[in-house]
Amino acid sequence: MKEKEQKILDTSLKLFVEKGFHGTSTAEIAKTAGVATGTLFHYFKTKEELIDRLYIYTKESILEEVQGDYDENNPFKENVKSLWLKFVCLGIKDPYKFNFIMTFHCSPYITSFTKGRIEEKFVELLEIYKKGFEEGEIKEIYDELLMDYFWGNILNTIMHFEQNPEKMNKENVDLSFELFWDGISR
Amino acid sequence: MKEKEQKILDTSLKLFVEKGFHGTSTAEIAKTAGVATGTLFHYFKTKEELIDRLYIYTKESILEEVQGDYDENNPFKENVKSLWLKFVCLGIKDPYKFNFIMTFHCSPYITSFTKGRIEEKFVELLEIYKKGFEEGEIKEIYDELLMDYFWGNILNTIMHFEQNPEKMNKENVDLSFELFWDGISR
Amino acid sequence: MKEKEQKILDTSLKLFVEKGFHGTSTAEIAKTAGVATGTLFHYFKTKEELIDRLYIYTKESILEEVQGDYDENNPFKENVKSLWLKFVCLGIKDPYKFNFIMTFHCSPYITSFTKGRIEEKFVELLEIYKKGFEEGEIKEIYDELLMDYFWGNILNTIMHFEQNPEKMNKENVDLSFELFWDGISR
Amino acid sequence: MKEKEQKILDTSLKLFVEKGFHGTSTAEIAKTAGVATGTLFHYFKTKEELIDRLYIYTKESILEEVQGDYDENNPFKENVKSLWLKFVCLGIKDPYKFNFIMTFHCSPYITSFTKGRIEEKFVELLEIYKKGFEEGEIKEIYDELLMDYFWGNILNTIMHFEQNPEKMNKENVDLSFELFWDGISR
DNA sequence: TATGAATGAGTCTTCATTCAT
DNA sequence: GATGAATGAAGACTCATTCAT
Repeated sequence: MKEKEQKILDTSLKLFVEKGFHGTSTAEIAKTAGVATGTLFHYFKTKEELIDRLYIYTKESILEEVQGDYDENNPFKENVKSLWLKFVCLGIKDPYKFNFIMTFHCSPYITSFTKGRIEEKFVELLEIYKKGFEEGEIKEIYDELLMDYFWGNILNTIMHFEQNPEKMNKENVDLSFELFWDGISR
Repeated sequence: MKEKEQKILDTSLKLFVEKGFHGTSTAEIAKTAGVATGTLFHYFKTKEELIDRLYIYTKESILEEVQGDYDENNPFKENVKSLWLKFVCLGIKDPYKFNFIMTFHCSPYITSFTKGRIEEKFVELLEIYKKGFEEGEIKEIYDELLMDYFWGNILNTIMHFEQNPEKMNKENVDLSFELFWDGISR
Repeated sequence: MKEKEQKILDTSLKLFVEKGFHGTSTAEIAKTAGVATGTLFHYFKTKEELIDRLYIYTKESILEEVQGDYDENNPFKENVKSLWLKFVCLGIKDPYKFNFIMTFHCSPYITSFTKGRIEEKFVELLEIYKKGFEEGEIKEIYDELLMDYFWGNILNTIMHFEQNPEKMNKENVDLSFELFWDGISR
Repeated sequence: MKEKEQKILDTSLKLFVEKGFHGTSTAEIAKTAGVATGTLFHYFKTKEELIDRLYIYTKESILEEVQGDYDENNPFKENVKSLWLKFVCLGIKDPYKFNFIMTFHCSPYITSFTKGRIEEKFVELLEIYKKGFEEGEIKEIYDELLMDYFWGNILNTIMHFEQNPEKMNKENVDLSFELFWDGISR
């Protein structure tokens, strides 16, 4: 990716999260990114294409950082915690990306084509964990609810520590995981 | 409250949720509400005053519907479930109000004065439950995390059933509560 | 019609003729008309609606001024000349309107609905002359060609005197009519 | 002329006629012509130089095709008709060139230097016919009116058959010429 | 020669807000 | 109280033109 294109994406991630889609003007994005307005529209035909591609970019970069870690020799809970922790740490370290996904995954500006394309990759990632779920360590829950519970909990945890940074320490993060795990485990 | 004022509040609730603050023009609100633009500004000095007062109105109307139900004779879990259920049912029945709160409780348009004023009332409502928490039925968690876990879970549940309406039945709602309860209970 | 609306129409007539549709900015129209840009868009939803309504307005105002003059007692040539002269004089007196029609009657900005609506009225006007045409004073020409010859000649004459104002006198105008009349008469 | 230069001229002729000067962007011209925007500006310093040179190119190519045909042995009317017909046929075969001249001969984008330079050549072409005019076969008309009547008639005829292609046959073309000839002849 | 990324002034249009009626 | 015409600043997007490659 070209340097300016990258700069525009990074800048709009920040601004869209802070001020919303309509609350952020393309002029402001361009200025903050240090490019001309024309340059923004050179890379992104419209503001909507910008947010759409930003969505892909953001979700893919999250996925990349979380990739492949399942270790069959470890207990299932360990594996789940490791994944949960990765998401949470990532979210705390880089809250803009998570906030962006949270805010815009329901937004009409993201085309359903884009949403679908990305959703697939997530399902793929979680496929490995499926066996553990089926082996009876956790309650009998249908897929969608499990998914939403998992995600909701992660986002909730991230937001909690974002707003209460003084509370963030290993103990409290572990506690948060226990709230989650005791909820789903039998 | 005057009829037109009420109509403007109801209309903006819907529109702000669907299209965001900047995505909704005062002209559209007025037109949809069936009043003149001038009338909107007669009741609300600015667009920001409108959303600020809408926030109060919405949260108060939620609080009202959830009020006073604690029964000391029932087991603590019952009381908590009853409150949890009230919120969830309300959220499913009237998703706009919940979505609005969810979306705008972090928004800079809502003055911190307003946020504070409302927060107090919530704390008040939950005061009654404090005793139960302290009696050791649940894990030892600091207040803020408990609060966020409680709220996060409710919102998560509402959103889940909003997006999977075919899954909504007593069994699954109970299941959702169990996920929550087993998480916090010892 | 409101005063400002009228002012906008008059101004855009002049500017569209002088600088073309794309060559004239809405800002310039508004400024020249002495109104705010917002006011222009209050009366005309888009620039295209403006030119479309301007087309109607212009053609109707021409038609009005040329209306009803046929006198059965006069020779046919007299009647035709009287009409021809009215158009020519009008075009010389108020060249913007004629130039506008000339320039934009083929333009894609004028909707075909508008074009059709106006065309009808012209046909109506000329209906009275039909009898004369049929009585053999003029050559046997099919309607469309007759129409185009008539119009083409009028526009041509107007443009000629517009560009050679020093040549404009009764004698030369009469001469121009003879060029036309001797062309179609038997 | 270089191939790309030629391609740019041909493309802009078409686009300027269809969408006007301001309605056609240099980017569109370049893209349609199959060259880069930079290439367009390599051959034509500015957009205005492009249209100016296009005007010359177009008028010269018309003149070339109409050149030298006067035959002293034929009757004057024959000679005039032959010229008239050449223009009309050319205009029907290649309406873009005629439309372009028609639309832009009054345009401020064409420098008066260019206009003058071309006008001379036309006058030259018509010089040969002057004798016939003076010999009394036609009415006594001053030069400018004769010129405008001649041109106006040709353009009018071309536009008529362009818009009524089903009417175009030898008979009707001859009829059109008669309208013209009977107008100017004594 | 030829390219196309980069520019920023300029375009059409929207919007919160005011005010005379 | 209620209206909606009027405003002009601001927004998304376009465009002629330049310049490094």
